[in-house]
Amino acid sequence: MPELTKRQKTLLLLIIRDYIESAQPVGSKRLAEHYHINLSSATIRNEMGALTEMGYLRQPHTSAGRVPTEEGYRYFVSQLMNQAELPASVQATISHQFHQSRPDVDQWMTLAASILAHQSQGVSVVTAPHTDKAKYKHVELICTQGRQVLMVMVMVGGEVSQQILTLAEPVSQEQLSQTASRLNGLLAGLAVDSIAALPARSEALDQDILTLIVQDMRRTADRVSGEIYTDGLSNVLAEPEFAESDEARRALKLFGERSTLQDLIARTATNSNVGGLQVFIGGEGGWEELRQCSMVIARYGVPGLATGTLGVLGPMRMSYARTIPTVRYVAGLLSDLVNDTISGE
Amino acid sequence: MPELTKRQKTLLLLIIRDYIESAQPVGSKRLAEHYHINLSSATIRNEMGALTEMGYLRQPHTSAGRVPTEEGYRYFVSQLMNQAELPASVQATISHQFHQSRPDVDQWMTLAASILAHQSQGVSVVTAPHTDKAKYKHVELICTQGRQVLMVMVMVGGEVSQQILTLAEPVSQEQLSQTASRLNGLLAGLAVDSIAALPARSEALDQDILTLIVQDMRRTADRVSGEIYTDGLSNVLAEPEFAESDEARRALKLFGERSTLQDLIARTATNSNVGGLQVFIGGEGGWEELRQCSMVIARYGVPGLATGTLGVLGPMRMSYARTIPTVRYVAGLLSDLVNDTISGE
DNA sequence: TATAGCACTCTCAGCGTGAGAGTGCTAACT
DNA sequence: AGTTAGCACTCTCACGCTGAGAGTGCTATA
Repeated sequence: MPELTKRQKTLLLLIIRDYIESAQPVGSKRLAEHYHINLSSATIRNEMGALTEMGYLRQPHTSAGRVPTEEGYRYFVSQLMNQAELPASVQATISHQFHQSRPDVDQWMTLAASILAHQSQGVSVVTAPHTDKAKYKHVELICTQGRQVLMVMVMVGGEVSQQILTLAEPVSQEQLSQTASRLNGLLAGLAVDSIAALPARSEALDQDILTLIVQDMRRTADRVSGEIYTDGLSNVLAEPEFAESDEARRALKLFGERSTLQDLIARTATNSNVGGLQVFIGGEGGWEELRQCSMVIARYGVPGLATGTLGVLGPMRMSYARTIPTVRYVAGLLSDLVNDTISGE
Repeated sequence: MPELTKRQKTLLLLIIRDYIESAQPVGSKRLAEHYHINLSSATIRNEMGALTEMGYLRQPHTSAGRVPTEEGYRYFVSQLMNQAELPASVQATISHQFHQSRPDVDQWMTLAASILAHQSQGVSVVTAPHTDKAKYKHVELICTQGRQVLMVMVMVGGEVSQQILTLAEPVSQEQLSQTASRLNGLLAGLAVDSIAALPARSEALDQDILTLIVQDMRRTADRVSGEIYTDGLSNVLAEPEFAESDEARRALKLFGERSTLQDLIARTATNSNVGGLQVFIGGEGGWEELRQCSMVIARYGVPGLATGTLGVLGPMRMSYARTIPTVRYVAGLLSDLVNDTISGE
C-alpha cells in the first residue's frame, strides 16, 4: 500500500466523485477543465498514471479515461467515514417524518426503508429490531376458526410475534384464555430460551394443547427476526450498469428475492456492532453475483436488548457520500426510537 | 367484427401461439414449414393479408412477419376460455403443495403467489380473503410497551386484523383484559359497520380507552383488505420486451410498488364475480403505463362471506394458455380452502 | 380456388472510415 | 526537480454504405 501525496489524494477523490456522478470514465482534460485545479492536463495525466500503477484506478481500454477500482472506492469511502454528516435540513426532515408517524414498529421500518431508498437511490433493506435473549412477557391465545388458534407473544421491550397453530381438536375461547393466563403465570419474565425446558414440570396443565404451544413458542420467537422491509428496487433499474448485461440482471434478480436479502443481512450483520457502519465494496465477503455492487450496512438498537440491521444495496458506483451519512443517521434515529420505546416513553 | 373462416381461425391461433413462444414476428414461410398445414406459403400470405385487414394482425414494418394486435389476442383468449384445463399432473402437484402447507392464510397466500408466478412466468398478485360485511367475533387487547396497545380483532370466519394503538396514558394488562372482555360482551356477532354507532350507548365504560379503540376498530377492519402478496417480479425482467425501451421500464417500476397493485386489483375486482375469470389485454380499463401488458384476474372465496382476488400481470405476449388455467385452478383451490375453513373443517 | 413465380420493400449485420478522446512520452520551460 | 506543451499513437464510436435475407403483394397459371 504505497503512500499517496496530498495532490494524488485530492485528484483521486475528485475522479471518483466525478465518475459516480457521470458514470463515465473520466479523462485528464475533463478533470482540468471542470474543476479549477491549477494543473495542466499533462500533470494530471502523470498523476493518474501513478494512481493506476498503485491500483486505485484502471482504464477500460487504452484510450478511455480512468475508472475507480474496488481499491479506489475503498479509499474514497475511508475518507468519507470520518467526516460526512447529513445536512441539518435533511436530518430535520427525516426526524420529522419519524416523529410524525404512528409509533408502530411496522410503520418505522417501512418509513426507514423508504427514506433510505429515496436518499441513496439504491435498494434499502431493514430488519425489525429483535433480541436473541428476549424475555417473555405475555401470551394471548385467540381462537380464530375451528381448530385454528392465533398465538400472540409479547416480549419485554414490546417486540411482538405471532403464529397460527392448529390443534388436534376444537377448543373454546374460554379454555384458551384459561390456558393463556396459566402460561402467563408460569412464564412471566423467563428468557425465551428456557421455555423449551418447561414441559417436564407441568403435568398439571392439559398436555395436549400445552405441548403444542410450547413447542411453537420457541419457533415463533425465532421467526421474528425474519421480517425484512425493503424498498427502492426500481431505483436500481434506472442505473445504466443495470440496463444491459446479463451479469447485472442476475444481480437484480437476487434483490427481488426475500431469502437472498435475509441471508445477506445475516451474513454481514453478525460481526458488526451497533453504531458501527460497514461498507462492502464489490460484493466482498462472498456473494459472487454482487461483484458489481456495494452495500452500506449498519446495526441499530440497544445492544443486548433489541437490535436490527439496516442497509443499502446499490451499484458499486453508488453515491456513498449521500448513502453513508443517511444510513448512519437513520440508524441513530432508530436506535433512539427503540431506546425510548423500551424505557417506556 | 367480420366472420372468420375455419382456416383463418386455425391460422390465427397458430400465428399467435408461435409469436408467444418466439417473441418474433411470424412470416408465411416459417408458418408453412414448421407446422404441417397443407398449404403453400402463398396461400397463407393471402389469409394473413385478410386477417391483417380485419384487424387481428399487424406488421411492424413492410417486410416483417405478422404480430398479433390486441384484437388478435382477445380472440385467442376467447378460444382458450372455453377449453383449457390444467394437466392433471400439474393440478395434483399444486393441490399437494397446498395441503402440505400449514393451514394459515399467510402461508396460502404466499404459496399461491409463488405458484402463479412460477407457472405463468409473470408477476403474480394475490389478496387475502376479506369481507365487507365482516361480523365481529372477538377482540383482544395486549399491552406491549408503555402506552402502546396491540389490538387483535377476529372476525367470524377466521379473518384476523390488528393494529397498534397509542393511549393517552399507560394502562395495565389487567385493565386492558377487562376492557376487552366487556367489549366482547357488547359486540359479539355485530357487523363491523355497526360498531361505529356504538359509543353513544356506552357511558358505563372508561371513555378514554374505549373511544380510541372503537374509533380504530373501524379503521382496522378496513385495512385488512390491504394485504397484498406478490411474487415473480424477476420473471418479467427476463422478457425481451422489458430488456430495453423506457416505456417498458416504467411499467416494470409500477409493478414494484404496492400501491399500484392495490389500486389495480381494486379497480378490476369490483365488477367481477367469484368463479369468473377476466382477462385484460393491453391495459384496457385505464392504466396508461400498462399498454404493453395483460392481466388475468379472478376472484375466489365464498361470496358474501370472504372473497379475495388473485391474478397475473405479464407482457401482452404472455402465455395465456398456461396462465389462464392456472389462475382458474388456483382460484378454485383457494375457494375450497376458504370454504373448508369457514365451515370449521 | 390454390399455387408458383417474380419484382419490390425493408431490416439488419457487417464493414470501412474518420472524428474525437485519451494516453504516454519527450523535450522545453520555470 | 517539478511542470507543461506538443506530438504521435491507440482505441472507440457514430455514421454511412452495402448486400443478404426475409417477407410481402400481385399476377399469371394449373
